[in-house]
Amino acid sequence: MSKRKTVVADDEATAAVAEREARPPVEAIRAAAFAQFAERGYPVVTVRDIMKACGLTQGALYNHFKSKDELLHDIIASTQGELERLCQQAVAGAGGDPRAELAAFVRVYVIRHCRLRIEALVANREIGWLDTARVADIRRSRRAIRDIVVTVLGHGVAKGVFDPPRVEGRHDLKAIAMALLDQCTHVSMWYGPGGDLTEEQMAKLYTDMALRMVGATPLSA
Amino acid sequence: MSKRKTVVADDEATAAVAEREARPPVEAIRAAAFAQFAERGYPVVTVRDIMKACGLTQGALYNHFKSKDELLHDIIASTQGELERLCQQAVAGAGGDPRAELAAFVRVYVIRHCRLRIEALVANREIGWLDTARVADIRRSRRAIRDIVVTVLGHGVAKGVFDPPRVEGRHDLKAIAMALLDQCTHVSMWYGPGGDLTEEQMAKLYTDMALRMVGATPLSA
DNA sequence: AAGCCTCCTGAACGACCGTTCACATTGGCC
DNA sequence: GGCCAATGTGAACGGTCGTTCAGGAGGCTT
Repeated sequence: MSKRKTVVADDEATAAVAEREARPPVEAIRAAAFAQFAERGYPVVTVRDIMKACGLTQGALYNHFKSKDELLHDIIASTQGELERLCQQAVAGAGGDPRAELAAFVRVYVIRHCRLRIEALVANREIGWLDTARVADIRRSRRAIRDIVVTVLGHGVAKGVFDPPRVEGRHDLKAIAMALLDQCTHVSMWYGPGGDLTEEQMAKLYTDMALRMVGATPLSA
Repeated sequence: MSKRKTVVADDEATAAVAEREARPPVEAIRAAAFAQFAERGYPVVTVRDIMKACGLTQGALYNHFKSKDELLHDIIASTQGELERLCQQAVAGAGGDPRAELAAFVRVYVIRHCRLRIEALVANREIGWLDTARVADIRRSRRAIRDIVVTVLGHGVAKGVFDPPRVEGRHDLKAIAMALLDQCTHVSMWYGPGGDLTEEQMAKLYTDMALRMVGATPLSA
């Protein structure tokens, strides 16, 4: 994110022109917008920047999207929906054992946030620029994911396989779920494939930490 | 964060005029800018907005700050510096016991991020708008805080009181420190004093989770 | 009273914004 | 060849932006 006027040098622009012919323009626009939002942030990326990056002029955007706002929502909503689906799937496939459910959830969530870290970063950072109706849609999806975690935790507590920390003698599963999600979400802010750990190792590490946090015996035990 | 033109209604503006006389204008500007950056985000808050909120006109800003950019840096750097100082102090005052050091660190860090959550939110969200030199300054401070945690963890492992998760048989203390800091930092994104937990309860909960994550026996044991 | 310094005003500058629109250009279909 | 719908062009619109600057107002020192 920077104030640099334009990220698109001329040679990159001609490369983009070539790409325009390889896929429908609406896809090229989405891709270019995503790349620029990720690098410099929604409010400072102009419609002209986006369209130049795919070899078109500013007016052409409005043949494919109603507004710059709709374009952003389109980008965020698609990855958010996919994430929610993956999370549900991970828990459902764990066969009802809370430890396996939590492990599967964390594994899927962390790997996705390592692999698609730019997408996650944009979704988390730029959501505030959406208009009220669109932002509510995304927040609903996030709450749904949090509730999946809360359910798994409650399940584990009821079965006696989790023993998470208590406050004043009582559990606050919502706070614990938030802490868990926060640490998993924000790997997208610092993880890089050139670092010390692979995605698999990250998933393993975070799964271990999650199980410890909720007082479960480790998977390997 | 929204696109609303102006947050400052007329009655708020007159209230701001009264406040201008209560403290030096440079303080009023800082406060007004902070409030607006927090609510709506740096790039969409205009110099005119900020100055109107303290009953002045746009030109007056430049008697106190060189630019809008310098104003933002001034705001972020002051809270970041204070945070770094508090973290060092917390660890230093724990008497060399790694468990006490980690507990003191998390306690101070979480309570601060609950109490000054708006400050933390601005510092984390708007840092990217600073120019290169200024952003490097802030990032150095963050690395310093991370390194405090890494040192505490290393200390605890060496003494045998911590047994954090391993990856391929080896510890990655940097990744664990990041996970720990991520979950503590982002309480500022969702904690509210009207919620279920007090600041003290949050500190207790997060301390418990941190000790569990690194494989230490709980403080109460 | 005169000079000076600090602070503020408000018009002005040059630039850029998202969006619209009248007008090409293209390519498939009769 | 003629028509149409889809798509792109680039000028134009009304607005806002950060910043500058000539000038005024008020108070302190001499």
